[in-house]
This record gives sequence, structure tokens and C-alpha cells, in this order.
Amino acid sequence: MLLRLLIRLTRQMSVETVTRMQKRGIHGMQPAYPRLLGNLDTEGTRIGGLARRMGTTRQAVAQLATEIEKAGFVERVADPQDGRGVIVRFTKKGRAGLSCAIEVMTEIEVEYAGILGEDGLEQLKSLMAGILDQTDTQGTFGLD
Amino acid sequence: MLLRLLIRLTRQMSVETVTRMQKRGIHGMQPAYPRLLGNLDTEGTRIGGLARRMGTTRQAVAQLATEIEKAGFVERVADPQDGRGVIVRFTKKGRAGLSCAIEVMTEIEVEYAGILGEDGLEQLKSLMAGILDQTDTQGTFGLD
DNA sequence: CTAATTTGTCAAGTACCTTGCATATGTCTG
DNA sequence: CAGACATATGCAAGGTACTTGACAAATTAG
Repeated sequence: MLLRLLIRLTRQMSVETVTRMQKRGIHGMQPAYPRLLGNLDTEGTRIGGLARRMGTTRQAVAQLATEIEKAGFVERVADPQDGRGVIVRFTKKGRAGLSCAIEVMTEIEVEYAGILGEDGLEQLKSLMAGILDQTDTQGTFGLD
Repeated sequence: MLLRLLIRLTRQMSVETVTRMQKRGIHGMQPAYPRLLGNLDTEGTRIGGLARRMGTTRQAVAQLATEIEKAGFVERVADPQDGRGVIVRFTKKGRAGLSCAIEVMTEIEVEYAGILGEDGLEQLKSLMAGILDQTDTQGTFGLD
């Protein structure tokens, strides 16, 4: 069953990513963080904007942002243009964390390419993207 | 990034599966349940055996079993051969639930095959299985 | 200026998982 | 058979990631 394969592979890759980042000295990174971090503009992005990009609710983003803030990868600042707005932006650690995450994920993908062949990996990605394009109305941004 | 695609597709398929089962009158099914249910022998299976098959800890299985028991899909009985053992086995609702889960997951896969072509879907599955075979030491049983 | 809308937060609850510890039962050795 | 050890499960606490509902403050529309 496809679902079972998806669950196992997702878990494996998530755990592997966090583990390798730790070994490289980035502590406190969690599998869910790069999804938010990868959607942050360099000047920072508002909660609602992140929610739209990530295809989730503002509440979920606010909560996730709180966790990521505790881990030190982002900080919240008031939006000078809109008194209601809160801008989430990178700390220095956050930028380092994101680039490490990308490195590690790329490294893992290279290993998978070693198993499947480069074409195989590209096919895997494009097949998944094909399903999501047809079934998921969410846009695709940032790290996606 | 591959990980992001995996997360999105997994979530989508999980939610879709549970939603469709509800529409067919199976209530209380959760995405995690078929993984256990699909590893149950017809006579039932012990917690430890399930843990081994599912590649997880006995605690996680025991807890999941409690949830699934509350939902009415399985029941616990003592192992007559081993006083320490607890056998988890299907209720009538559980058998109906599992077969509905398989129907629904198959139906979703057929829809994906409509997007990717049958060959595309088969490729997707075999590519994922290829990675897991090389990287995951867990055995493959039941619904996998 | 009032009313509606947008924005973010708080609070509670759910799903699934982890680790550590306790306890009951079984097996093996002397 | 007793004692030591291993195995099987349960209990408790905690953590991550999410959901829904309600709310107050700020902005915008009429």
C-alpha cells in the first residue's frame, strides 16, 4: 500500500535529517521547522503570509513559530506597517540552521540517488509532485 | 525537496482515507490504525509480535492498541500459552474496518493512477520501496 | 464614526510517539 | 527447587505537531 510506504519513508527521512544536523552542531532543529524556515523571506514574513504559503492555519503557524523561536532560529517583531501584524524573521542561528538543513537534505537525496539512480530520484519527485498538483490546491513556495 | 513532498502527500492521503471511511459508515478510524490492523493474524497477534512486524516499540504498540480498542476495532485477550502475553485480535467491526480501509486506499491509488498512469503509480511505489529496502532494516509484512 | 473584516493569540483537546520504571511471568542454571 | 535473568506488558510523564473555537486589537469599508 502506497500510504504505508509514504509513512515509513517520511519518518525515516525526517529522523535522519534531524540526526545529521545535530552531528553538524545545529541543535534543536525539528522536522517541521524547515517548512516554516524555507518560507521566510530575508526580511521576514508575517504569520498570516506564512500560513497561506504553507497551506495551514494561522494558529498552527503561530504555535510552530513559538517553538522555533524557543529553539532560537527565528524571532518575532512587530510589523511597522500594520499594528496587528507580527513579522517572523531569521536570527543568525536560523539562517545557519536552514542552510544546514538544505545541505543535509540534499546529502540524503544524493544517497537516495545512489540507490535509485539520478533519474530514479527525479522520477520519484516528479511523480509525487504530479499527484499533489492535481489534488492539492495549495500553492508551492520556498522549499517545496 | 523530497522531504516536503513526502510530508504533503502523506498528510493528504491520510486525511483522505479517514474521511472516505467515515462516509462509508466506519467511524473512529485513524490513519495509524491500518498499520496495526494489517499486521494482525486472523487468530490475533501478540503485542510484541506486532511491534516486531511494525518496526516500533512494544510501548507504542500497546498504546496504539488501547486507542484502537476504544474505537472498537480490536480486543485484548490473554494468551493461553503464555501468562505474560496479550493477544490483540479483531472484533467484527475491526474486520469490516480493515477491509473498508483497504478498499478506500485502493480507490485512492486508482485515482492517483489516473493522474500518473498505472505505470507511473507502480514506479512511484517501487522507487519508494527501493529506498526503504536499502536503508530500512525493518521487515515488511501485512499491509506494507 | 460605526460596522465588518483581518490578524494574531489563548486555550483546550487529539493523535502519535518517546523514555523510564514497575511488575508479572517464563526459562535456565546449579 | 531456588535464584538469577530475560521477556512481556502496563503505567506515567512528557514532547511534537496539529485541530477547533473564542477573543481582543487594529484596520478598512460604508
